[in-house]
Amino acid sequence: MQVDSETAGKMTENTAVRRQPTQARARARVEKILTAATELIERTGSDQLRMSEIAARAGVPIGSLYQYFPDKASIVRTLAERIMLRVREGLRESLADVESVEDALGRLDNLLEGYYAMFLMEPVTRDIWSGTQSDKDIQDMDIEDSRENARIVAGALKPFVPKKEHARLDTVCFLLMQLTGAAVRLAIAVDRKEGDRLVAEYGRMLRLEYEAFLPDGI
Amino acid sequence: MQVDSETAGKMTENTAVRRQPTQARARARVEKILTAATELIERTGSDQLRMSEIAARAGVPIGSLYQYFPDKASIVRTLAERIMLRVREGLRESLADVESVEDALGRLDNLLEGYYAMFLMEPVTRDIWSGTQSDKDIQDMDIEDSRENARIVAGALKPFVPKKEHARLDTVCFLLMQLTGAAVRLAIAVDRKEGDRLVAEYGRMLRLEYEAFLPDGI
DNA sequence: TTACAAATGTGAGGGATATTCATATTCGAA
DNA sequence: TTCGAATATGAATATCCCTCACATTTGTAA
Repeated sequence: MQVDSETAGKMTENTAVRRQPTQARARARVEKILTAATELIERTGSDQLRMSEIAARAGVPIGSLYQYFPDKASIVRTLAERIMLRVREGLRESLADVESVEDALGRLDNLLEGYYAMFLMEPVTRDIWSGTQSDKDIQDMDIEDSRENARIVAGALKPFVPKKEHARLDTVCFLLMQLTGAAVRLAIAVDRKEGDRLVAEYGRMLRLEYEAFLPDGI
Repeated sequence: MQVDSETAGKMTENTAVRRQPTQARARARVEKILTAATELIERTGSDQLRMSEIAARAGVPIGSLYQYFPDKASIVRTLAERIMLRVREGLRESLADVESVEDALGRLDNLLEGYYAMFLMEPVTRDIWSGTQSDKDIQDMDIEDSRENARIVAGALKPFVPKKEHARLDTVCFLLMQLTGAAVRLAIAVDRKEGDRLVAEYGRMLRLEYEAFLPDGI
């Protein structure tokens, strides 16, 4: 008896990794592959990413790529996932031990600036992130990512928000996470000067939205 | 003498149509091709779009596709462009002859609802629009489209906004056009109930932003 | 009506890439 | 040391976009 490969192939394979590398050499290989992919994206953009070039640069045969990644998209997806995790860690750290409303809002301002700066300064990150919207699976990841991030932000604000507003706060934070992504993507797609203006305007909107949840006297 | 085809090919060819069809049969063909592409996208999504299938369904040979479209992306781009134009026309009509601030804000509310409804009801439009973010060229088109739409919206509001705020209004409208796209894309990506909530929240934000430009007493 | 150039039509085949798979090699536990 | 499991390998296969040399149709001027 044997699984119908047709069926197995069609199943939504959400794990980016085909085979879990247990041995050290295998884990090292996965890293070499990801590093090579990153470097190639840096040189030529993710559009021009070729499996053969990844293999050559990583010093592994083509077959090895498929040992750990089911397809090319999953390599990029893994890189995107790492970016998301990095951002999320930053979010967690930045919003830890918030002491007051002003404190929280100030930190959120800084986060937006940092997010924008990150994409401005890191071409690879920017490329992967923009290309991010091309892949259906990454879009789903991105939405889940926003849910996670929304939990963190909402969690940081909840102490200052009336309990009966908490559910709405969750919804709004989720929405704002996605809007933030859109705003920053727009800002990095236009020239620097206009991008700065757009981020500034967006930052203002964001602050107003958050403030709307706070009790009147702030 | 003859144009170096290499050079001609590399030039950023922004026109989606390679050869302007002047004869009636040619124009009919272009429509048949676009119709076939639309139907295929409806069936299988734009990811699975194949030039061979477009040709088969349109009842034309492969070569004919390339008679009018330089590549596959340009077919999808043409469809996306039509959607953008349709939306823009709706925007123009809806914002013509605004009579008062309340009038304008009400119409903008309706537009958001209509936009959301359009994507909910038209799977092809939704697919093309989501897939829209995959193509660099379409992303650029989308940004330009937002600039156009922003002009229309800002134009409708300017009579009620102090002149010195006009420049900022332009920036904000541009930003809001992109954010609206992001919000609606998110709303159609999640389940209907959550989507409705998200659109409602976004509509509220949007209204607040516009109101912020109006003189105090409204 | 005829003739001819321009426009349009045609589809087998070239070329570029992603992915598979049968086989070889290496690893780690007993 | 031994053997099954894990990993490595890359030639071969599969898929698909797009080209191009040649055929046919259309419009127009004589």
